[in-house]
Amino acid sequence: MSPSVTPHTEQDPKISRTHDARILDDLAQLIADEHIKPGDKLPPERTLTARLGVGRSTIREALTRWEALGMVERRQGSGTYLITPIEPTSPHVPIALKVEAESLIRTIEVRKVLECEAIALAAVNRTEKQMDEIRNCWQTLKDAHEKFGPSHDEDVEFHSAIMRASGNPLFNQIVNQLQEAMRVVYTRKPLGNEHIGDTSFPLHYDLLLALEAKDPDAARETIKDIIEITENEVREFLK
Amino acid sequence: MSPSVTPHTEQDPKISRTHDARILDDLAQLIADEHIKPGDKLPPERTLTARLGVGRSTIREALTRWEALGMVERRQGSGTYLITPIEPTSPHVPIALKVEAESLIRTIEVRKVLECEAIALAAVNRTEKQMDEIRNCWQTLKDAHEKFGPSHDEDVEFHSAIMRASGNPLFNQIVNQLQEAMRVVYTRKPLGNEHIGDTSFPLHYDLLLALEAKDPDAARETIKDIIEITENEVREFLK
DNA sequence: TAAACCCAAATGGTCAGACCAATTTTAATG
DNA sequence: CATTAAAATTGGTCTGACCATTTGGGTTTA
Repeated sequence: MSPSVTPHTEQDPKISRTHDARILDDLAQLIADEHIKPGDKLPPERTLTARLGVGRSTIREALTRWEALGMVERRQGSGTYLITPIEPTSPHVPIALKVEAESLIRTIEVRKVLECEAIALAAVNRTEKQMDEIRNCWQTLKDAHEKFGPSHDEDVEFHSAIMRASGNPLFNQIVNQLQEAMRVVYTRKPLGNEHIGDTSFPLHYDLLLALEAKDPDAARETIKDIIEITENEVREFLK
Repeated sequence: MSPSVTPHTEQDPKISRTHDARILDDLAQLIADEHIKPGDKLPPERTLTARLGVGRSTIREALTRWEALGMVERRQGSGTYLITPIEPTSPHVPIALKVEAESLIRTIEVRKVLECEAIALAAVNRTEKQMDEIRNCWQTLKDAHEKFGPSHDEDVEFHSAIMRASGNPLFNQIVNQLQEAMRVVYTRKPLGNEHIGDTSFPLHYDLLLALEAKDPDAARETIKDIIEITENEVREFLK
C-alpha cells in the first residue's frame, strides 16, 4: 500500500450538525435500549465508537461531560458505570439541553443551602437601615413585576439586598457568583416558558414580612419554598 | 495483609492523585497567574498543551469538564472563554487579602452550611468506589496524623473526597475555594497553636462510619461538630 | 484442595499528528 | 473606503498507537 498520505475518502455528509448533541442523544438512546440501570457497566469506549459511528475522542468528550455532572463514573481497567438514571428517548427535549438543565439544578441546590442559612441570619442580624434597603428593592421589584411581568434583574437585586443584611458578605458574594452562572445558562437556553419565577412572586412579600418580624424560621421556610419552585420548574422541564 | 511483596501490588506512594486533577489545578493556577477574568479568553488549546506539558487530549478533557459545569464556554474558531471566576490560589478571593481571623470566621460559617448539606448528600449518594477513595484518604490522614501530628493537606484531601461523593461537583468546587482562602490566612497568620484540628481528629473516624452506614443525619451532625471545633478555636484566638 | 502467584486480556487514560469546520484577521481589489 | 477573498487562528473530530490499572483465568505451591 502507499505509505502515508491517506486520501481520507469522502465522508458521509449526512450530518454536519453539531455531533456533540447527537452523540449525547445517541448515547442516551443506547442506554435506554440496553436497559442499562444505575450501577450497570456501559459498553467499553471502543465498542461505542463502533456502535455510534464516531471517533473515540468524541465518545470520551461526551462521557467526560457526564462524568463532570456525576452521571457516570469511570474506573480505569474496569469500565464506565452509570450512576444516575438516564431518561429514555425524551422525545422533544434534546439531551444537550438536559445537560444544561442538570447543571442548573446543581447550582440551585447549592444556592438553596446558602440562601436558607443567610436569610435566617439576616432575619436576626439585619439593621433598620438594611431593612429600608430591602423594602426599596421590594418596591422596585413589585413595580417592575406589575408593569413588565417577571423581571430577573430586580429579583436578583432584592435577594442580594437580603444577603447583604446577613452580616456575612461571603454569602452574598458566592450566591451572586452562582446567580451569574445561572443567568448565563438562562439567557443562552431559555427553558421553555419565560415566566420562571412568576409563581414565586407572591412569596417574596412573605419573605419581607418574615424579615420585618425578625423570624428566622419563617424566613428560611419561605426562601426554601421560593427556590424550590424554581427548582421544580427546571426539574419539570427535565421531565 | 503480610507484605507479600510483589513488584506491583505494594505501591502506595503519595500518588492516588489522578493526573487529571493535577491538570485542573495547573490550569487554574495558570488562569490565576495570567489574571484571566470572567469574559476573558483563555490561551488556545495548543498553547496550553505546550505550557502545561501534556497532550491536547488531556487539555480538552479538562476543558470539557469545566464546560459541563458552565465554567468556560467554547466557540469554535474563536476561542475558549472564562465564565465563572476560577477558584484556586485565589487572586480573586477578596477575603484573604485584607482580613484576619474575623474573615476566617465568616468563611467557616459558610463552609459549615455547605459541608453539612454536601455530606448528607454524600452519605446517600456515594458509590462504593468513592467510599474506597474516602477510606484511602482516611488512612493517609491517620498515618500522617500519627507520624507528624495534625496535617492540613491530608485533612483537606479527606474532606474533598467526601465532597466529591456528594454527586454535586459544585459543592466541592466552592468548598475548595473557601478552603484555599483559609489556607492563605492560616499560613500568613498562624493562629497560635499549630494543632488546630487536633481535637477534631477523632471525629473524622465517626464521619467515616456515618458514611459507611449511609446515615445522612449522623454525618451532618458529625461534620457540624468538627467544623464548630475549628470555629471555636478561631473564636478563642480572636478574643 | 485451597491459597498464592503470574500473566494475558480488557478497558480507561494519554499522546501525537493529521484533517475538518467555524471564526477572525489580513490582504487584495474595485 | 468599503467589499471581498484569502490566510491564519482555533476549537472539533478521527486514527492509531502506547501506557496504567483492573480483571480473570491458568499455574504453581503450601
